[in-house]
Amino acid sequence: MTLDTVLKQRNSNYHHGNLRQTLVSAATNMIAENGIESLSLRKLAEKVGVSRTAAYHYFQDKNDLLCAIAANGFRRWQQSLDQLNANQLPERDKFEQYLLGYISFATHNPEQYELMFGRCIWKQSKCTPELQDISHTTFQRQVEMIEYWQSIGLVSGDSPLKMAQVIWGTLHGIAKLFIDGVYADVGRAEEIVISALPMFLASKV
Amino acid sequence: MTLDTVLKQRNSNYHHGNLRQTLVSAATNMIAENGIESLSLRKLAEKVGVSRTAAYHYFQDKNDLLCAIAANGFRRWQQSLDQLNANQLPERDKFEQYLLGYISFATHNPEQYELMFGRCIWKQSKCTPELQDISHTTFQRQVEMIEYWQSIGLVSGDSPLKMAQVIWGTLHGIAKLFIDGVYADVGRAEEIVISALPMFLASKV
DNA sequence: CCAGCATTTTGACACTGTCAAGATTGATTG
DNA sequence: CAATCAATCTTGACAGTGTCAAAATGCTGG
Repeated sequence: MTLDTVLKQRNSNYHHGNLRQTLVSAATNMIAENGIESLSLRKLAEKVGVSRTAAYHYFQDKNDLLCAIAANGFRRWQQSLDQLNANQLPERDKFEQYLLGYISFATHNPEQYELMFGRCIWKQSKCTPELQDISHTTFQRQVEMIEYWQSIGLVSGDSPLKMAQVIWGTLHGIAKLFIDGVYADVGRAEEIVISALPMFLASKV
Repeated sequence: MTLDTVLKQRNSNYHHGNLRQTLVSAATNMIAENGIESLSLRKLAEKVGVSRTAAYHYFQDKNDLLCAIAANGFRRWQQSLDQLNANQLPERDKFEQYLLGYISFATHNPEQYELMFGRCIWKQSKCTPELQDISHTTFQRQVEMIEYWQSIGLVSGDSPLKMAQVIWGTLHGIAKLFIDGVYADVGRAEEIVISALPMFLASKV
């Protein structure tokens, strides 16, 4: 692709070049700024400078677009996990960083987080195969991490799977109570997670 | 109010008699059956047999109506708490019943629960004074219960308030993961809560 | 019996998602 | 080089939504 074609594509709206990606990232921004509810395909199209139904060539549905945003969220979260596992920390600190990282990710990207784990997509299984895939492997990976921490005696509990579900539930619950504004002061989220930490540990050190 | 007037009111749509209450309960049913998203004021009006804008005489907004439904939810949940506290159980069993009761309430009334603790109302503080009131006293009451359980050495943790927040977070998170369909098998919810129980207890008995 | 009031309706508007049919463009092939 | 084709985008249209302003309706106190 030469420079000319790029410039040409920038002037003409036909054959935008990478409209799909543009739509996803513009939608992600709009959602981050004004919430999921405020996203309409028409406003999105206007922002991107394209007609109202242009998106339908790349997405079957509005829901399909939301799934793509959620899938991106899972990719970003997986990168955070990669980064965490690359560190050479003691396992106890890694576990703590995992808890804090989860809350941090959720509270810093509340709308994307809502899409990833919220009713909007999962309810009634309006869930894209792509999203189904990446979310499933992410879940699996988190379970494995916690199973490992349990196998080395760091984390307590009888059933590894159930313990993973409880820990995730706790993180998810605290995150959502803050995100949705039930707990007002988001700055206190870390504090609360830290006070939950000893509950999960086998020996309260 | 005589029987005649009641019957008269049933025939004519003018001066329905208790339209406000009728609207709330019909809306509650519709939500329970088909989800919050599926509730439209127009369908609701049709179901009740009244014109599309009749509701605006009793509710400022659609949001206002949703707040009323949520407030009813809090009243029902408070009744559950009353019932629990009326029991003459050992405190440990009361605590267990509290945890199980919370999950049971949430999973059996998922849509109302979503209204009570979800973004729909709390975000951007579109929250009715009435709802603000009753929810606040409910929160307070739960905190007091947990503070008490902590004061008698049943529940662990340093800061009572933070412990209450963690416990609530755990319950809320597990409930939401099931309600929103991330955890598929709702029947397993109790099981998971039971496996979380020892985490909260000061002595693992 | 009628005036006034609470209650309900009608009409209208802007906004939404989505479908079907047409217009535009770049690439490909004869 | 030109004609065709497929990919891409646009226009027109429809049903559905929340909500406002103005009108209509029925009840009740004077």
